[in-house]
Amino acid sequence: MGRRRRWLEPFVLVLIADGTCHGYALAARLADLGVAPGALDVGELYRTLRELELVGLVGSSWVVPQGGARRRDYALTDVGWARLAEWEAVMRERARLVGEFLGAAGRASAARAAASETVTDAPADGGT
Amino acid sequence: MGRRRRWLEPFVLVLIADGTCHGYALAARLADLGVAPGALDVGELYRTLRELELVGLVGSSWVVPQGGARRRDYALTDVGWARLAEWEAVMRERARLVGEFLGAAGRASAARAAASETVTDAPADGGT
DNA sequence: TGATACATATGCTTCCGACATATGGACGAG
DNA sequence: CTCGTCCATATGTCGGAAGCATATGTATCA
Repeated sequence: MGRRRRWLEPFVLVLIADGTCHGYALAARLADLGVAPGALDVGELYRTLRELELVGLVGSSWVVPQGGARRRDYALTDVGWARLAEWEAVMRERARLVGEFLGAAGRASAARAAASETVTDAPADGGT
Repeated sequence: MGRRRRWLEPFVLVLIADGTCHGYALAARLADLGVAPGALDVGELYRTLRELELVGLVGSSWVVPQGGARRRDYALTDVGWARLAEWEAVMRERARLVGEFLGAAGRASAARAAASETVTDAPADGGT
């Protein structure tokens, strides 16, 4: 389940959980957060929303404000909340992995710098 | 560019940078780290390695140990090290986003719990 | 000679994400 | 009155990363 790689879904779910109710507003918040490298693809966002509804993670209802375009308001279902909890676990795992990466990258860079010091001539401040 | 979603490449690069030199060992370390949800696809790993070499991020040479199968030993090129640095920035950004997610998820869950308390009857331990 | 560990590789499919484009109401400007 | 623009939702297409399966070859030990 939580297996296949997916980046948007968790953010969409968490924003809806947080109270952001329709697609256009979600797009603004997602862009604001910087989810999606480059520019956010709204098409993908709307498709994601429809699919989330299709599988029962969110429910929607049309809202027609006086003045302004009609919109779909979304809210999490119980299943949606459960799924959000699953995503939380997955994201924690990702955080762990990213941490692991950054640690390793730091170590490797440091080691390489040290090695190049050995290779290049005497350092500017003179070692031991 | 660093744009399209990619998960394996950065880990492969960092492990090579860290001294892990051939595919089979990389597979072991990647599986060990828990990169890849489920099981690591070694096919993808080897294809990634070939592609990294193709674009000049790593260099390889055959090693034929007495006793044991011949293997390809990989090392980062200068371009590879530069790319690793780019990935470091990207991963930091991802870490930030995941943090943002976890924060929002925590808040949303707390809010929901509070709301359900309001709805359900008096809490077991009696509030204020 | 058969199994198992080491090691590398290719073929096929699925589906997420990038890019482009269409639709339609409201509302102010000209 | 129609033109442009903001709000808002939606579809179509495409490439490629990732998932799944399978093939190949050597060395070692039972």
